[in-house]
Amino acid sequence: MTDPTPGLNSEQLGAYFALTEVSSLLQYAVDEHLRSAGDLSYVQFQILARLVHVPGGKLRMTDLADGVVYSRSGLTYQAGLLDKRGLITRSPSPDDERSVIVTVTDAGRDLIARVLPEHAERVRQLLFEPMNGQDLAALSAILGRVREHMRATPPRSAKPRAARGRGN
Amino acid sequence: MTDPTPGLNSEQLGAYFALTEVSSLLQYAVDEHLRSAGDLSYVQFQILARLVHVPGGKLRMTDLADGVVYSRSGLTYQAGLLDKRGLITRSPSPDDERSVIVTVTDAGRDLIARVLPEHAERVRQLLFEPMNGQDLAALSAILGRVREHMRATPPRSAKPRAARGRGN
DNA sequence: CCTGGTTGCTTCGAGCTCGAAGCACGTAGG
DNA sequence: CCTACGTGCTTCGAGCTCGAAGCAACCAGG
Repeated sequence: MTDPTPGLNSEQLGAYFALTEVSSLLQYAVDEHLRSAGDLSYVQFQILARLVHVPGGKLRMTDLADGVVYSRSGLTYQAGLLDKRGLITRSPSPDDERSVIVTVTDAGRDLIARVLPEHAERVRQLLFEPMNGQDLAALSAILGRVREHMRATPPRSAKPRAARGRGN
Repeated sequence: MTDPTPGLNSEQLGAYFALTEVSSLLQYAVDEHLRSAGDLSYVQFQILARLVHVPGGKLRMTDLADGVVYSRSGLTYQAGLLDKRGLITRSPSPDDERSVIVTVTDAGRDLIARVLPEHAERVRQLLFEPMNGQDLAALSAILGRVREHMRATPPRSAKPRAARGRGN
């Protein structure tokens, strides 16, 4: 116990814990709202939001998984639930019979439109309230750089499969 | 679709997504390492690390739950696993028969001592590599403020129970 | 001393997550 | 054309998570 945390000084350690806690608390708060407002889990919201955000409202499963961090099997499960509720449809791609094209339905769009304002408001209140413009700029810059760095850094003991950047 | 995200401008939205993704990727990487190095989940690691960090190596379940974000039932479950593996012991508090005092065993200390260096190194590499001293200071300040703010902001539709800041 | 409310933890059921294995389609090399 | 391998998704089993409900101990007030 001479060196409390080799490799990280105490400021880094504090930032690491703060990051963990902040994102946890944020997710909890947001998840709770989505569930009560639209009976959606955070994952489901992410899927729908992403689809709504994209030009044709369509995306292949794989592309969807690249944006959301969840596993493929988890995505299949959640897509099944959304399909059952009529918020998305799934159909085989004409180009590639293996691929499944996911499309938001109007009901899906409506639901997102309905919950998004409050969702955004919550995030603003929890995350951005205690920040000024300078903070936001700094945070954006740092996180952006870290994100790039993480994407570029391959997992330690990774399977060479799946090159992260667009399958084909 | 005139206003893409009411309540959040695009810079805020970007920061929000970046935060989500960064902490997700970080947790994945760290979790994977802990599992392969010490057969520990991230939660288990957090529990042990917290105990090791604390003077007597003892903590009540509640105090433990205040630091780790997981639910009480989840904590009970994980504590059960750690107990079975001999990494912690659980005993009723002499002061309050309801409370359970969790104590790290030597085996638990050894395990943490064994995995901590690599854990820290990973975090450093992924999170702090692309930051300079100024970034770190800024990030710490911002996250610290946000964390306080979140702790102080009660969940929207919350039960008044559990005052968040140290039970008694 | 009861009696009602609070607190600390555990048990329980339902649901979600993941990786491994499986299946079907696509593609390259002979 | 046929074979072998790569890719996209789903199924499956095991394990983890959560909140609700349950139980025991503490803490008033009368």
